[in-house]
Amino acid sequence: MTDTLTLMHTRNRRYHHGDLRAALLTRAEDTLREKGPTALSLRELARDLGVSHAAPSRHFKDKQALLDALALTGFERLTAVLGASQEGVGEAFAKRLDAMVRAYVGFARDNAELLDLMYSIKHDPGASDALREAEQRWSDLVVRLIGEGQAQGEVRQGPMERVGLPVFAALHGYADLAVTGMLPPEVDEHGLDDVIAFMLRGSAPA
Amino acid sequence: MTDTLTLMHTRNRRYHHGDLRAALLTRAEDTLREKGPTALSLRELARDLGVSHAAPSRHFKDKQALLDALALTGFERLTAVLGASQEGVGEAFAKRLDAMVRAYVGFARDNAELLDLMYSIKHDPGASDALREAEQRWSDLVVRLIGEGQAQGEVRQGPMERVGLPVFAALHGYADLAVTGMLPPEVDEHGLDDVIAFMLRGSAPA
DNA sequence: CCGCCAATGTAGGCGGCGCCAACAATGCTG
DNA sequence: CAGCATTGTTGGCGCCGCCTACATTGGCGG
Repeated sequence: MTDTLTLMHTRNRRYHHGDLRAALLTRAEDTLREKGPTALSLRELARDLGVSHAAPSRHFKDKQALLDALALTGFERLTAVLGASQEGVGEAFAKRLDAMVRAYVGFARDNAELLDLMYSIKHDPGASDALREAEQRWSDLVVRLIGEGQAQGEVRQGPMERVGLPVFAALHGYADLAVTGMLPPEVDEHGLDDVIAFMLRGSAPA
Repeated sequence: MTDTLTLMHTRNRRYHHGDLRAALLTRAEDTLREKGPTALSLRELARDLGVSHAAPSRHFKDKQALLDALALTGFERLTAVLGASQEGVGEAFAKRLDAMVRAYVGFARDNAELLDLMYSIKHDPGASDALREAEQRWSDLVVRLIGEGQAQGEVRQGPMERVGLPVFAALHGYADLAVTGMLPPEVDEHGLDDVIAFMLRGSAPA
């Protein structure tokens, strides 16, 4: 057999998988999305990938380490999505806020279980530094947005934690409500418009 | 309410526990608070209560049923706390909102893991009717608050889901941020003031 | 070029888990 | 006070995460 190219994905039961670590993460995210976090088991993951039940331990020291790695990819993708949302939307604070909020809620919808995992892990005091940094990077995007709004006179003055925190709370809360299915579908669509307008009123200059 | 009260709490290793169901719930909430949701195991619960590992199944058909029952008590207590917060605070919307928000966040702080459980369970489509009703009862308190504010002319007009939803999102989001420890302690104290003021601006009449 | 070694995967076992079935003690009720 | 539903016990099944010992592989320095 020609094992020169793309031997990574042949199902030939080679002794070495090729990129088991990445395969585990991908498969774990699929299972997380389809069957929920409690259904995630290292042994089942290993079975799905045609590998022995102890193989994953070569790449993740325990189950939590895999979940941490999964959350890390989530933060990175979220940061990318939020960053992209700011491109080509102009300078007006209202537009920029609108774009970012919709991007965040969109990500939350598309990655509900993953987002849940991301938050539940950050809560843990033993979270890794990389995780903390990734979370810092994306929250910086919100901070910067508010800061720019202040500089333009479109957002009330004041320290960031006083001005930005309520906006962030509403954003986070709405995304969580939408994601956990607490909003009837028809409320959900227009609800976001109302939340954004609410944010603008609440953060407008005095 | 008759006699048997005396026997309920003797540790005499009687064959029948007396009120194993309530004891399981109480103990489960303690371990939930102290060691987190993943550490909750029916067998350990049974051991703690000095009972065999299969005894809990006589009262809860499976682990999820126990978690559901636990969440139900949580919703009932939350409703009671929010209701009590409205007593003796006068009629002004700002005062009533302030009291309810602080009561909610206080409950969230005191019962962080339980609240988490409550939300994660409601998400599940198989949640029981009793659970749905309990959740309905407390969200009605928020709805009524907003409705009264509208009647007094202190809250902008409009359908409830358009006016109340953003307020609720901010409340829920802030409580979650506070509970998961995402807020530095010094931000936390005054942060709530800022969020309440933000809510009032956002929901003030046009 | 090749032998050695670190990296990666396998095989098996340990204790704990949730759940189930069969059996035992209890106490309510007719 | 006898019978029976309720409540608790014992044991077992198949999972799980994690550990240790062993097997295979590929890359690197002599």
